[in-house]
Amino acid sequence: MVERKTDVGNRVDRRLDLFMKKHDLSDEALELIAGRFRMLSEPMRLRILNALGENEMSVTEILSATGANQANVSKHLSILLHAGIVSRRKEGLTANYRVADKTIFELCDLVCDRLKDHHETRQNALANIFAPK
Amino acid sequence: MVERKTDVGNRVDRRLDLFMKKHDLSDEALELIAGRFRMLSEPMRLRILNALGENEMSVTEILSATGANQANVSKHLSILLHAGIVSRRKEGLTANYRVADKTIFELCDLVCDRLKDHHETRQNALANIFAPK
DNA sequence: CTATTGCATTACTATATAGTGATATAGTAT
DNA sequence: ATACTATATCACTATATAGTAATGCAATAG
Repeated sequence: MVERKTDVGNRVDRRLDLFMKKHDLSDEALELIAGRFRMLSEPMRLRILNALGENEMSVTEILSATGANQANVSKHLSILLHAGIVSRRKEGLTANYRVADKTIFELCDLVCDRLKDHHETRQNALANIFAPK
Repeated sequence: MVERKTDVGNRVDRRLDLFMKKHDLSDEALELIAGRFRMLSEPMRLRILNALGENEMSVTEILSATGANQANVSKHLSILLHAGIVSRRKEGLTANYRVADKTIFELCDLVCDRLKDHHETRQNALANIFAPK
């Protein structure tokens, strides 16, 4: 096997082995996994989660942090709540949300790293075009 | 700060700190990240990626591995290709694909673990309902 | 009681895209 | 040249869902 330069590379290799061995994915499993990714496939939801971070916030606070429409934020929060990604704590009139599943930050981070790689690669390719020496 | 039981917990905490500090996410960045998750939000694409695994496969092989429609598979492969998730190597008439970005397996694995947790929790809750002692 | 506030829900429009049959194209064989 | 094969693309339908204004509803205030 080829030597890996990075920790992350080795970790991916290990996970990959496990993934290929353990899961022979049923349609239902695929739906569940895809659904989870779909939760994170809306910029508005990511914006809300990013606004929340480690803190608990009321809907009103989230509204001003995101600058978005109330009905829309409420709907997205409801979606995130049912998916178990955030939790809700009612206190009088206000509803307070916080991120319940912090693995989503790890997911986002992995994606960010990968995007940065991709972007750098493209930038280098373009640099070579315009300054081919 | 509360003591974490698991490695993954600590890693998430670290990543979380970095995430909150480093990124103050622009609209464009959010779109990019969301787009990446969207790639993985279709069961059919996950099925193709799972079929590919570590191997290179021709479209025909992918067709029989997934049992799906040719036009559909071709379209999904094109989407995955443009996203940089798979690579393509043409050889005569056949087009051979392989997974180029193996971090997607790490993403899937994280999601799978989380889903399992969630499912077990729910199962336990139901068990308590029907056998409350 | 009525008014107000904070949030959730409804009803609707607009958009995006998965799936599919038909067709196009490119490589290979004869 | 024609025929065949492997893949890609086109044109279309059907479905899902994001955004939004209007409305509902529950908790507090006066």
